[in-house]
Amino acid sequence: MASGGQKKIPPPLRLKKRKDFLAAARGSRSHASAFVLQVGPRADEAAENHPPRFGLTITKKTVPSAARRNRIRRRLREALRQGAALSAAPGRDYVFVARENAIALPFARLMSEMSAALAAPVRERRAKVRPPST
RNA sequence: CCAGUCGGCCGGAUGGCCGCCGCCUUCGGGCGGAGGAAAGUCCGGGCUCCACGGAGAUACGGCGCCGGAUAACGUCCGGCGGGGGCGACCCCAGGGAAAGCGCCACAGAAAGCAAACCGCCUGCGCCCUCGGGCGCGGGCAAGGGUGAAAGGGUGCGGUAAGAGCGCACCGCGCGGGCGGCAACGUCAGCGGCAUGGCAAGCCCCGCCGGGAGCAAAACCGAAUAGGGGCGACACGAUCUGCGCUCGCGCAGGUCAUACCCGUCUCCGGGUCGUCGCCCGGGUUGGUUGCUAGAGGCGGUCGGCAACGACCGUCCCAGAGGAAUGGCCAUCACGUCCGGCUUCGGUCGGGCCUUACAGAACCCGGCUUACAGGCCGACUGGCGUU
Repeated sequence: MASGGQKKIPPPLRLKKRKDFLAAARGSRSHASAFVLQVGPRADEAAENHPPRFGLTITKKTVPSAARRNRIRRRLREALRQGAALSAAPGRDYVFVARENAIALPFARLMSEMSAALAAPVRERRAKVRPPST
């Protein structure tokens, strides 16, 4: 739908429901210096071809100051918007759980970390919830 | 110039590219978008719902010098009293201790009612080395010592030694005059001193006080389960009455059936099928509440001031798993390193440089956090004229 013909990135779909976050937390996870990435399949079945959805978690426990929590959330969101989200696979939910370093890490490095984490092969076969045979 | 006191203010700026939220739109776009504390949630209100007949009393909680300001306050302003500082100025839980109860550690002889450990003075007796000592009795509280505090303080007189015993000053108390709205101040008089402290132990007095909070609350309203109503279909046997197209229909009654519960029989209690529509209910969700207000700015007037009155002008965030961001450039500011220096500076480079901190219904305060910087008034020194 890029009307202007520019490389317009569609706004990534945001996760809002608690149950979506819980579902993603049951999936696989990978670690980076600024965050922990949780990946899970979408809760509803009919969504194999839907674009990926993203959620952000910044807990009061890891970042006590509200101002710093806002800064981290905006940096992560902006990095997704500027292209990190393109590495994500459709039909999946991604949740970034921020760590303290997310506020100090240079923005370019933050973006590359996020792209790398999203592009990594999802090791969902090794997930704890073992699917029934076949 | 140095040291200091008080009050107020700012707390990065401009531009570019890419975004986010709201409003407007002629669909091109335009406009607006965190703070002085938005924080802690400690007081006071508005607003909403709940409870409540009025008034008083009691209990509980809060407040507490006086006057004023205010919608209100535990806030603010102006005073008073006490304490600190050379001073500008700062600090004070600052009602009542002759209403009552209680407490006053340690030390000390004694901690609230007067008393006497060491002492001071003295009468009698005894001893004596003539200085005095010992015993019994009496008069004292000056001095020593303890303590936060020892029944006014200092000085003079007085005395055997002493003592408000007398006097002066200070303090205290009493009633009075004067000043002040008042807290209180002040003046002279009288009283020889009575009433130790703690109310932040209880208490007494005066004033104030329903509860919960925008996740308040109102409205619109999927699905599912359960509830009510209406309609259609389904619905055992038998009796009575009525109708008749003679097999059924309608009305009433009786007995059953199935399931559940009480351990079982007897007995007792409860529930009765399917579909559609409507009503009620109000969960996810949506809308409202939601930002024009005890509002900001400027001025005039009143007031020592807090503040008030009037006039003009402006519209200034409204998110909702929660917008206000990311990157870059230039310039301020700070700091570090190096070069030059006529010590005023100047040039180059670095900091992955912004303090504390992010609206959540809205106001008035308080408290706490804060890199760096600016302005004003005043005080005490030093220097110059």
